[in-house]
Amino acid sequence: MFRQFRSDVLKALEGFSFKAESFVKESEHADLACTVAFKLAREEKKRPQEVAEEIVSQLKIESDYIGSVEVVNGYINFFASYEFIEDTINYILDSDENYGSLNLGGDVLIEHTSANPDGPLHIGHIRNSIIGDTLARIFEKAGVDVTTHYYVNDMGRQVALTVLGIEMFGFEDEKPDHAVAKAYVAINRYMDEHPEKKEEIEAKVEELMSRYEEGDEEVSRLFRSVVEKALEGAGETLKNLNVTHDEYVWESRFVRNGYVDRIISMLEEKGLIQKDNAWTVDLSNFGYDKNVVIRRENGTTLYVTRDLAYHLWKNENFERFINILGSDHKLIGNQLSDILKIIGLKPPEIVFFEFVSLPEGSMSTRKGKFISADELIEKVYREAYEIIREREFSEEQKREVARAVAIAALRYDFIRVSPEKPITFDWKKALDFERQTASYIQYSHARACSILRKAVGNGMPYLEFAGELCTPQERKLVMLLSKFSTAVERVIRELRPNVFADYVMDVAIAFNDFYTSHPVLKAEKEIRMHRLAIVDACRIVLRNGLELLGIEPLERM
RNA sequence: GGGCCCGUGGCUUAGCAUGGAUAAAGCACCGGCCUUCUAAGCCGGGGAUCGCGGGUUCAAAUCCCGCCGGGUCCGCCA
Repeated sequence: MFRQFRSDVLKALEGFSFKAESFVKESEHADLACTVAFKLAREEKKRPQEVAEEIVSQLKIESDYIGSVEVVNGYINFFASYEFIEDTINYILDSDENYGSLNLGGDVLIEHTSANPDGPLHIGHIRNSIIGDTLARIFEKAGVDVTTHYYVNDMGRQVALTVLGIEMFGFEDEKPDHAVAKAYVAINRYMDEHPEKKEEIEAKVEELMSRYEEGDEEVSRLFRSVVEKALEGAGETLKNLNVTHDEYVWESRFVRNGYVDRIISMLEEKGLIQKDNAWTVDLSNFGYDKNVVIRRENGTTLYVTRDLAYHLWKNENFERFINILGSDHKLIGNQLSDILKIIGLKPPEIVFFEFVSLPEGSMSTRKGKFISADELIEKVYREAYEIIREREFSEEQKREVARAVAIAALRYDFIRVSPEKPITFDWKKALDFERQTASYIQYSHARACSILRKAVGNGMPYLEFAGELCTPQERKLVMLLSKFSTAVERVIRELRPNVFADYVMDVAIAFNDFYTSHPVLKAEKEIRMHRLAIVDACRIVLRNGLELLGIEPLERM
């Protein structure tokens, strides 16, 4: 709805010598403010206030949604009309679960998580998952046909090492991804402690990798078994976080289906490959110091080669493709994009996020130095359960609520931070529910549900919003509600889902403000109906917003 | 050494894209509010030269240059 208001304001400002779009912005002093007078004042050698007044006197307002316009200190302030806020509430109530949707169309492939199958997901990986999954939900809401992929690095050295690790140290009976990590850590430790064996193991690794790439049956079975175990565990973790993938795409697929050969011949045709011992692509014209190796001396391919093939496939199947990657992939990611551009393919849009590190330093699966997502989930869950232990819920309800609150806290904690900011993980903060902003939002939603439940119980659930009954707080709240799709749009444009987390939070704050100062059930006829409409609209916005964040909107807590 | 990212009250962050009206939240701290729709809440208070220095501009947390501090990458690993 706010998008409509904005476009009406822009339309009213058409026909002047400036591009209204670049001067109209949201403001705390108005619903929309235009700052163009400052710019023009200089050119015309007048005071901004004069210029602004002149513009306003020439304004052609045809929209019913623009209630008033005023000039303050050179700012042109636009205010929405009663009609606008009435339409907003009615539109929200009518659209219900569809409120906030856009109709962008098209399709997008979102590749996220894609952690190496050498152990369980740790708290760095799930930052990736949460950004990717939230983005996927928001694209879906925007009317884009979304497919999500987990790209599985099944041909990597780690898998070969793990195969050897299991051979030497066995496979423990526990959650399979954790068992995989034990074998992987064990063989790495063994190599550190027995440097004399290192060469022998490396030779075996190389042989395993070659045989897997050739499609050797026996080796394939070993690799598959390791990868499937790791993936089985990761999938379970992701499901607990409300994250799902449409497909797990194994990189070996692109070796087997000819895409790797195709991408190599495309590069050859452009004369980009230097065939020394290994094959490399020269990117010195693009500012890279070193060539990118795409084929080893022994004839096997590298991660980047298969990734190029994967992106050839993406080019053939999707309009847009977005990858969520840790910032340590920046160099290789940019190299990949530049190579694709050279051969006339579209590069992926990449969302880089900075590391999640521990107070004592960065994590490493290889060294077994990490906090697994499972452990985090379990501890946060237990903490959440403690808080509701005394409530009058059944045991099953308590578990459900604790789970929903725990996952909400986790997801919100990761998503609220801008991707480019590094995070230092802190147990104390992760488990401190006093500062868990997600449960605050869930709580606001539950409060709204509670009022509506009681209204129905009293037999007077009739809703009738009336713009002229609005207090300033109510007006402010409704204006915020109208901005749902503006927030969705912004996430799509900037690929930064944290701005949406902020939006939902703002709605919750405004709702709680309204809640404590505006009695609903106790109010008289019209006011009661009017406020019930606001409560229901807030309920819808909070519920839809939480769902986009992958958080369960509880009705009681 | 080079590239990229980060640096905002004591702590964690938002705002930076497209410069604009007293820099916004949470935690922590201080003081209030449960016979009234869920106190996982609300209200009030103290606390910030927006890392430092320059520049552009009527106007800079936001743009430009330099510096400092932290992170990260620079493998025939992924």
